[in-house]
Amino acid sequence: MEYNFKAIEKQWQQKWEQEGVYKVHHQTGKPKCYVLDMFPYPSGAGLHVGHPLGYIASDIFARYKRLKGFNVLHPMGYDAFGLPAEQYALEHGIHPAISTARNINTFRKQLDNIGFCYDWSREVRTCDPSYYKWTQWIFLQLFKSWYNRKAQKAESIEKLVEIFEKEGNANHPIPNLKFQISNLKSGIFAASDWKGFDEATQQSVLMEYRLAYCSYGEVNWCEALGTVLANDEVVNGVSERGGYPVIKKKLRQWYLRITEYADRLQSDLNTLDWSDAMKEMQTNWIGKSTGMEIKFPLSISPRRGEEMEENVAKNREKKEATPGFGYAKYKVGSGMSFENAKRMRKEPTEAERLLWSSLKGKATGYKFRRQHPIENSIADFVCLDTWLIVEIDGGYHDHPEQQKLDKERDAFLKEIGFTTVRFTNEQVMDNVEKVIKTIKDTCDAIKSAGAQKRAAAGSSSPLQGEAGVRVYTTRPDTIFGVDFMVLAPEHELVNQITTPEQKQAVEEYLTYVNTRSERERIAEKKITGCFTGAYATNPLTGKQIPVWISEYVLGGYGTGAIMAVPSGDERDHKFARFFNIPITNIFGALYNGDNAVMDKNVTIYDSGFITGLKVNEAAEQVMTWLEDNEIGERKVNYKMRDAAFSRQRYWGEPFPVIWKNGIAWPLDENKLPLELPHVDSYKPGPEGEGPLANITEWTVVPGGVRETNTMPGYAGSSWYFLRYMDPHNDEIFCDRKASDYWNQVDLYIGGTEHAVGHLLYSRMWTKVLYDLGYIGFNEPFKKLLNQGMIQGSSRFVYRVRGENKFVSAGLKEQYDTDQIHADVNMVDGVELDIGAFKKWRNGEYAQAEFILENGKYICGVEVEKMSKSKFNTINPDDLVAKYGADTFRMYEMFLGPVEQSKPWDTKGIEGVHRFLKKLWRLFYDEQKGRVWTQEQPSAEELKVLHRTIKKIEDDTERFSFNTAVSAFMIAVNELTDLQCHKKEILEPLLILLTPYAPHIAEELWHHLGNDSIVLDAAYPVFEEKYILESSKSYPVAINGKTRTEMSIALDATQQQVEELVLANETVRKWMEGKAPKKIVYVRNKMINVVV
RNA sequence: GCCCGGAUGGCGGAAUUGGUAGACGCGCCAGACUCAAAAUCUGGUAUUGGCAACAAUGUGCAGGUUCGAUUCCUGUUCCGGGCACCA
Repeated sequence: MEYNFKAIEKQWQQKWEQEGVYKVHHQTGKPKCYVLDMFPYPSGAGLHVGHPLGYIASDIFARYKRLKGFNVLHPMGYDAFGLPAEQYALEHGIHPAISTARNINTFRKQLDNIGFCYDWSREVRTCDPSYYKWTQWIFLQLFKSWYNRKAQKAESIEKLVEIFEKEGNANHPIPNLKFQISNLKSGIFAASDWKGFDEATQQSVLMEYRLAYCSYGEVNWCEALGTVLANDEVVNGVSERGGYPVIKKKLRQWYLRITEYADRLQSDLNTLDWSDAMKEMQTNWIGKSTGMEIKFPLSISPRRGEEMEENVAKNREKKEATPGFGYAKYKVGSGMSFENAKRMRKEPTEAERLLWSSLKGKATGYKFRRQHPIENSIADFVCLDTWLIVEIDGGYHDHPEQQKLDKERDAFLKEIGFTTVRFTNEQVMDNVEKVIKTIKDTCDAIKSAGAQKRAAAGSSSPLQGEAGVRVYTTRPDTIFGVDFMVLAPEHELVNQITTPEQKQAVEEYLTYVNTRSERERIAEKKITGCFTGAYATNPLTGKQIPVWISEYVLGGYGTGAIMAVPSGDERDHKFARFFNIPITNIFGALYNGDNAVMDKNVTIYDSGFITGLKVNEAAEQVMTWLEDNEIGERKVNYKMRDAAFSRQRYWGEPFPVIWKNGIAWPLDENKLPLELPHVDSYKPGPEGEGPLANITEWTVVPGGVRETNTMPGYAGSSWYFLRYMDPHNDEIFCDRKASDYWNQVDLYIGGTEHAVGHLLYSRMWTKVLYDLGYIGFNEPFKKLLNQGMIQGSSRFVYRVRGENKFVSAGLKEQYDTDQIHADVNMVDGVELDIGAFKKWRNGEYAQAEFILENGKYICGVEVEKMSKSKFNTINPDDLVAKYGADTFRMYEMFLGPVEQSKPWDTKGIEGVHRFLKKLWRLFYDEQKGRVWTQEQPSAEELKVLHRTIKKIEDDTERFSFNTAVSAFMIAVNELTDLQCHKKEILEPLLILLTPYAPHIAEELWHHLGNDSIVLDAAYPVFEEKYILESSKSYPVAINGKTRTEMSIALDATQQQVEELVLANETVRKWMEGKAPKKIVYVRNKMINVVV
């Protein structure tokens, strides 16, 4: 009786399916175990041998846990929305739903071949409306929630509205300080303000709090294709398809406010059983840093208004490039000067004179100055306590162009912290009392808002309302070494501070940066940048430093501006060298002029009051000083940004949102799912909108239009592990009873490529659902196992250039050749099957000639990524057909550690197949038939069995599946040597083998007379008594080099061992008569004699 | 560029906590069975020298710690993954 794997595997797969042996339910008394594979995207290329690696590992673990008495949830489904299907639709006109369904069928067939124990009754597909109904529902919960920082959890937006109605937002300031709401003067409003806001303003304010919110973000825009491109569709600044230019464009986008969860995402890593590497990657992604936000005044600080004239004059003497950025009459560089300012103060208009008489001498309770220089222009009146500017506009301000300039000017002043109010001459002349009252009220409002803000922040916030550029630094100790400042090219101030002389250069540089992807900007080794012409003042030293822009500073991180310390930062150092900016040394002898000092455990020199201090102490003192002087504040910063949550694509979940007059309104939850409408064209909509924008009969609804963006790939995959627990529920995404039972995923297997994307997003969603009370745990994946990648081993043929002639690899040096991928399936080892090659690609090479070596054509070999385009993919179906699923499963595991990447080599599979046949022969002989017996096992046989039980159990628990396969081989080899065919030994062995090779185990299990399935058997229990040894063969080393072996009783004492060892002939030979200095004896390990 | 991981015979890999480097399998070599082949079985196989016993060398490279290092530390090279719109 032969091992007929084909019949066996087919028969059992059918039986398992018919009897539903993998169906599980949460109402049992057993302990649960949730084993999950990362959600696969069903690609059109089908499975290659790399894909099932993790699935086999999880299948082994799931079966093992079931044998150990657990109720195991082990589901599978499809992350079925995605770009490739849409791209395929664009190219072939096949609807993504159709190609996706087809791909899923292929996928499923391939999976079924391998004999997995999935509970297919729980399958989910993200593109199925019954699934994405709940993705949309969760999105609405995100939309209807905000993050209460005080409570450190998400809460419903209605609760926030209640708070606003009661106390305004003083206790819950707007999370994003860079918010832009046109009707909102400051970020803080009172309850009365809130009630006075119109609906649009109220909704804009709420949008600033929602966990899913709308904002504007940059995308890769390709004008020629009329579409937004993914990062990997952009190569070297042009589109991958067609090579058209790609620039950045701002589009309205949805975002998830994941930054509010940064701290919890960080600290909760401690509760997870993940590899340190994985935790480290997430930590780096979150990028929490503590440092200081420091304000550098721009050239002249209004606070130092009295010194200004002198400074400017000095600057002008020193260099021609006086900072100049003005508007109309304020222009300093041309026309306006401080002489003019003085003159104007002496010659005020009638209205100014009138107003001044009512303002001077603290008449309003606030001290005002008139004709006061502010940032290189002259304000008519300014209150330096409240940062209020009062302008009296003459007749020419009616001119539209001047109004535009005034508006720009006001916006700039607002950015640097001023509030501007404007009055006409007539207003002042007609009713000066009213004007004064307005000014006084505004001052009061600013003052109370400032106080509220300080109260909200829990400390004074000196940066609010102060002029200058804010930089973020984690090294405040290096502030005496600042030689220049770099702004992100997209920094709002760039336009305003650029001098006329530098305008052209800056504009050219900005054009260049606009073509650069963020990745390119970070990775660029070449140093690029541009001087703005402006100078800033180091608040500690008073030193004037030039302000540059460069692509290496990103707008999204920190404040979008850095203080550059060339002697203490490598990138700054290279920048300074490249642009010839003088470098200040603050590290004494440590800085050699060639490399920046990156060491953080050094002493700071030439730095005023921190000279001689270590980095940490110096930083502390600088921070304290800056805080005391209200120039900087301590800040915790995160590298992580809010997650972009929309795509201008068709094949994704539609947003359940309707826009009415610019306000986003959620769809009623009872109207979900909002189904994706059918389209005939996948072409983008106008202005970069998604294809949905083209279907007006869908987008236009009474009173508004639908959102035309769709959700990104990670929407559906951020919560799918919850749906598996209760996949058919129509009432809720997952019944709380089910999620309470199944709880966290106990083992999650997938590749490291998901380290920071999927794994962070699903952690966030879990935390939100937890905060809102829908589930009872706040981390989705307790234990994470990362599978390595199986690489392909490519084969090459060498075509003689210009001829239809191929030369064998060993002879290719003699010719001028081109290297061409040959399909690995036509190659046996390295020998090419010439016949198959000639038929390949419809006979493209049918007429080719071959130059052979030793009568063979030998191919070149290279390890590459496994991919169809490299003709190095191996289809698991072929291997299963040839060797069976059990062999395939065990061979995939046998290749090496699951976590490690390794190249595929089909050759070795024979060895595993031989092992299974050898196992079979312990039960049945080809000639003799049944050989297994009911005889009593010997001590030796029991030792083999129990050593194997221990090894397999240990290895399976620690996911060392490759060594477990070896252990099976060793056991079968040993039992064969012992000629052991005893049921009492073989039966437990079959149970051990079940997770690894379920079909053969099941078959032989039934041959041994069992009726129930082997998965319901009890796992064998290891008993130490069978494997105890009384002595051990010790390696004996002299001076660390092993020289001989000695068998010594395990309970020998140090003294006994020493006597035995010194009496040994080999030992004495190597000691060459010298006395031993020391004898190291480690019980059960080794002996070392030191001479 | 930044972050994470990896490197051991001809090949995949083993050595679980610093303790006999190369388990197990492939490949290769030799032998048995066979008319022959396949399958199967037996033995050998890190490198160098030697008939052998044995000796020297050896875990990417250069150092260090230790009685002892594939394992720990410092530096370095190469390869793989990720870097926010592939999934």
